[in-house]
Parts: sequence; structure tokens; C-alpha cells
Amino acid sequence: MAAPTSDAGPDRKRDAERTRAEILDVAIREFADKGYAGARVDEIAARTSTTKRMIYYYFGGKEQLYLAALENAYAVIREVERGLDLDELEPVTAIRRLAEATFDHHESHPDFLRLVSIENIHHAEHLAKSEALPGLAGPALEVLSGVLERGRTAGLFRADVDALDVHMVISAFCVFRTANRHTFLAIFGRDMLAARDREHYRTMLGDLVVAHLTAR
Amino acid sequence: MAAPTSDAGPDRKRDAERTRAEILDVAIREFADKGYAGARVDEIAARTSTTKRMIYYYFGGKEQLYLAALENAYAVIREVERGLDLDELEPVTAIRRLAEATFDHHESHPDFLRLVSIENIHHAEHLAKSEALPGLAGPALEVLSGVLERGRTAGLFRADVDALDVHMVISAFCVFRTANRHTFLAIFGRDMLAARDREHYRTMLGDLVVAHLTAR
DNA sequence: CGGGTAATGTACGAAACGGTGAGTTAATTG
DNA sequence: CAATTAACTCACCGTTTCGTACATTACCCG
Repeated sequence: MAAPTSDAGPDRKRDAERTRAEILDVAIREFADKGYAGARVDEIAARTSTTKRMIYYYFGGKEQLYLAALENAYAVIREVERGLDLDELEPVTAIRRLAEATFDHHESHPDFLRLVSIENIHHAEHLAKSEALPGLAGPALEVLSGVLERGRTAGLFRADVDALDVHMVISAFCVFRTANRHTFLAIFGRDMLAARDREHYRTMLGDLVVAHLTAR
Repeated sequence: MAAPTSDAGPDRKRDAERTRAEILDVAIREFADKGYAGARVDEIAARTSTTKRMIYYYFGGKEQLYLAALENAYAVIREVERGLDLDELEPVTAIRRLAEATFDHHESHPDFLRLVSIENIHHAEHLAKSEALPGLAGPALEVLSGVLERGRTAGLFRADVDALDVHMVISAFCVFRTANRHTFLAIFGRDMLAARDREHYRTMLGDLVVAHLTAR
């Protein structure tokens, strides 16, 4: 009489959604860790409580599984962006808040970044096939545009910086910090993700963006 | 009597160095394009004028070949850094020059960046084995430290920014622009490497760094 | 010029890998 | 309860892929 919500075990009931989700979860980690070509379908299967056959049953193949993992990662970051409410804040504070939210997300979701890096190595050819693609740009830019507009009319920000460029600077900083962590550590001996330097980098990002927007 | 320096052809003499160099050249492109696991030894061999056997003869195996490619890429960027002479320049100009040199190098050597990205996916485990590793940090930082010091004593720069952080910002910008080109294009419809925007990004990087250094 | 060695070409093996055919058990439904 | 379908298991296949044993050719030097 074990509850059907129990984790694993011999009395685990058949559950399509759970099985699918488990495969996807393991796949995200495996792809993020080894890259597309380096990931092994057999290995993914072995780390689940099901078999390799189920991967093909639910996803169709390695490539579709990878795409599903990638889309899932992007879906999560959109959640964060939507949850932000910056309209009430003073422009400079709002920009800082936005930068810090991006910073925090990248730090707490390292797999996302790794998948993006991997996707870039493959020239974003899988992402191009994704049906979710059109909706990906929206949230981040709309929020940012609003804040910039307010800052400009208040005479606080330069007029010649566009939203996409600001987004680029924020992303570049956060992406570099996590995506290039290992070579940076190997060469310069500094771990950009070390806990003790976290606040330093977090405020540095805010400083950087605000300085750029308010320069001259 | 064809010159032994001729490119290819039936009368090409035996030449160990040339063969080795040709393999390495092809390998760099192949690894940069497909990643470590995605690259195929047979494919690399096919693109050279020699055979797969030679790869094992000269390099020992796929992993050693990859490491050789990676080291070669790093060797090239150090050349650029050494060639810079910023001591005569006014600090603000010197910083701009340094940033632009990094910018230019990343633009003209896309393979280098891709190999670094790939190496990060593999947690820099190959780079850690490299004997060339200790010499990699030097040049870039020494030059930068000097400029910062001069800027500080001249009262131009903030006192609380260290060289490695500045280097990080410059790298982050340049790396993001090339390493994340494809997903950025797919999502936002802007090609960060488009020729028409080149000057825009180049001056933007200078603005960004200088604004950060001179803020407050 | 002839022996020796460095350089190169050929052909193949063994294991890894993505993918599938066909049957089996559990849930659902009339 | 029988029939139907969804979820799942197991064993297996063909190909790719890294690596190598072995034969062969060009070059150098006494």
C-alpha cells in the first residue's frame, strides 16, 4: 500500500510523465557535462531507473533529446525574467536589480550556460529548429527597454545605448564568469565562482553597467 | 626539379615538419568546429595530404593531438600580447589600445576562442596537463598592471580595481561576442560579428572599460 | 651504392555507439 | 471480465571510430 508518489523502488507504478521527466533531468546533466557528441545515450539510460529503449520511446533519438534539454533550460530562465517587477524602482536601482537577477540565475543554473556554450559550438543549428525560438527574445528585452527609457527621460542615462547592447554586456559578464571558469582558473589561479568573491563580482557587474550608462 | 617548398603535388618530398604542421593545422579547425568528442580522427586525416597513421606517428593519439592544437592556439595569442608597447601612451589611451588589441585578436582568430570554449566544457582537464600552462598568465597581466598603476598615480583611475578584474571584463566582452554569436543571432536576430557593427562594438568596449575605471 | 632508419601507406581489429524488433506487463475502458 | 492500448523489458544489429600490426618507400651517410 505504498503511496504512488514514492520515489523509486519495486512498487513504483507506471507513470509516463515521471519517466519522461526523469530522462530529461538526467539528459540535461549529461549533455551539459559532456557536450552533444560526448554524451552517451547508454550512459543517460544507465543513470535513470528506466532503460535506453524508453529514451527512444519518449524522445525519438539522441538529437531530439538534446533539443528537449536545451528548450527546458531556456524555459527556466524565462520564468525568472517574467518574475521581475522593476517598474516601481528608480532607474539606476532597477538596472542593478536586473543585472543581479541575471547574475544570480547564471550562478544557480550552471547547466543552462553549459548547454548554451555547447549549442554555440554546433552553430546553434539545433536551436534554429526549435519551435520555442520566437518567444525567447521577448521578456528580457521588454523589461530592459522600459527601464532604459525611464532613465533617459529622467536625464540619468546616455541616449545612445540601446537595450540589446546593455543586455549583451550583462550576459557577457555572467556568461564569461561561469562558462570560462575552468580555463581562467587554470591560467590565472582565480576561481571566479568562489563563494568569497561572489559579492565582489555581483557589485562589480552593477558598477560596470551603471558606469557605462551614466558616463560622460 | 620543383622547389621542395612547393605546396602539394606529386613531386612533394618527404618532410616531417611540414607533415606535422599540416596535421596540426587541420586538427585545429576540426576540433574547433566539432568539439573534442565530435571531431573524427579519420576526418582530420582525410583533410590532410597524409594518412591517419601519421597522426599516431607524430602525436600519439587523439587526445594528444587535441592538446597540441590547444597549446598552439594559446601560443598565438601570447605573440600578440608581447608585441604591444603601451608604456609611452597616456593611461586612458593605453587601456583603449589594449582592449582593442584583444578585440582584434579574438575577431581574427575565431578558432582560438572555440577551442577555449570546448576546453571549458571539459573542465580544462587537458589544459591542466599542459606543460606550457605556467607561462600563459604572464604577458597580458604584466602589461595591464603597469598601465593601471600609471593611471592610478596620475589620479585618473579608481584605486580599487585590480588588473585581473579588468582583464576579465575585456575578455568577457570579446569572448561573448564570438563564442555566443550563434545563439545570440538565433534569439535576438543580431549578428554580433557583422562587419557593419564592428566599429560600434570596438568603441563600446573601450567606453565600457574606461567608464568603469574612471567612475565616481 | 647499399644498408639502415625515418617517414609513409594499407588493411584490419575490437570495442563503443546509436538505434530497433518483437514481445510482455500494467492500466483503462466498455 | 475481456479487449485495447499505453508503458515498459530484453536482446540484438549494423556502423562508426579509435587505434595498430605490418608492409613499403624515400632519404641519408659511410
